[in-house]
Amino acid sequence: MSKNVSLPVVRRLPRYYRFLRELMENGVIRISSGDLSRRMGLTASQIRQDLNCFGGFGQQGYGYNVRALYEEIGRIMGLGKHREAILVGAGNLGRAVSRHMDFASRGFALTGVFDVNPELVGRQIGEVVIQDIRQLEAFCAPNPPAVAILCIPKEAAPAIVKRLVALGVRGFWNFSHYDIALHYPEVVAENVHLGDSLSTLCYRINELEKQPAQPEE
Amino acid sequence: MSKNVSLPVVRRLPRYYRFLRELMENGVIRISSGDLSRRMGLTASQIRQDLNCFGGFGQQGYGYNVRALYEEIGRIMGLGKHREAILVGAGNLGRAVSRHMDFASRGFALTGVFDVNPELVGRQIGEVVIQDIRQLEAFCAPNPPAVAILCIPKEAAPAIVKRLVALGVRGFWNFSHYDIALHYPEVVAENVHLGDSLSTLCYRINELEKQPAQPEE
DNA sequence: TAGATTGTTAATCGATTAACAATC
DNA sequence: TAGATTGTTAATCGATTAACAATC
Repeated sequence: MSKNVSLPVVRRLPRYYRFLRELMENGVIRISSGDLSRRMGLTASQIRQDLNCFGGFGQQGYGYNVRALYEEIGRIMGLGKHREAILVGAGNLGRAVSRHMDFASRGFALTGVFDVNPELVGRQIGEVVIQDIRQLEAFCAPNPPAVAILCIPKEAAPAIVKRLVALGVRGFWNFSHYDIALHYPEVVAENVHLGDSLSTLCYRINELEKQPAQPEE
Repeated sequence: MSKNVSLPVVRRLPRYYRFLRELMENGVIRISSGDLSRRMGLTASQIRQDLNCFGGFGQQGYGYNVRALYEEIGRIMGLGKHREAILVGAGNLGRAVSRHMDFASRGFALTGVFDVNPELVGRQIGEVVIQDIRQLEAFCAPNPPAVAILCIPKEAAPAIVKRLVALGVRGFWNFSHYDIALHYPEVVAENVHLGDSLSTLCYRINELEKQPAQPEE
């Protein structure tokens, strides 16, 4: 059905999913692309185009069934699968992310955590015990995880990524500033570059303040 | 000089900044758009177009002076300014983000942290003591921060954002799933939607695995 | 049936890439 | 001067929006 859907469309799917879930929780049974577009700040055209990348889920004259569409999008994203994920780097950020994130509802299960710091090794994050990074191969080789979450410094990243790719890991949730896609075009990397995001905010706040306080409307 | 540069260009600035910094640290004095494009996985055209949104920083036949360009981009992003930022929500994620992030090098200084949880109030994050969220107005009114970092649950967000906007806060680093831009088009919101990012990775990993293991090249 | 709303094709818009004259 | 590389204009590409026939 989906023959290489463009990344902008894919990145909108989680947002559709969230809005549909909320509608569902509020007991809304059906919704038209026009109504949804007003709620989400998109055009109705875009919503229909986006959804039709994956199939015709609506019905003329009626709109979309909220629950059916919600479930369809969940299936499209593959959230039901629970692939294995490991965390590399159990510092502040790594621990917070893995405690904060509900992996199960996003298609993953956290099965291993690794760090270089001997003070962290042996401690627990949720159900999982932090292992020494030297155990990485022993743990992963028999059963390589689908993705690795990288919460490690930039300098440590090249060697770790190399080891993980060699082990067969093909997906990265990358919080480091190492450019995985550049060096390994065959893998998938989702970057969360917090520093870049904050820098962008800095720029945009500056721009906003340059404007002489836009009058309302 | 810059008359409303497009967001895609702005979002590339932090990446240029990082690459230039690294070149600088490696003692590289000058670089051409062609050379930089190969290192960054962009086209030389795009680099020149991007930079020329802000001014002509290069020199024909020579290229760009690495240090000068680095500093120029820092100025463009406004990283030297150290505007005040507060954190709302000092849970796992909020604490990790504020400990992990070097605010000073991204144009901000963290001056206040707030939470509802009385067990957290009084504890410290770095130099800053966590205050009760009820102190928000008392703290902000005399001297409203430029931005607020939101690490709070979706349900808490509408009320908090309303209070912050009323106080004059015009920028948000938004880790919550509340859609600020939709409700307050006059403010700037940078979203970090970790859940959406992980869901996107889930989709992309699925797509990758559907492919019958692309041969090298 | 009439009204509503989809799925889809066509038009528009914006961003990226290519080309090249200007110039260091 | 000759070679290199920019800044900038023009061409291309892709994504968004508009339009509308199909149809529930």
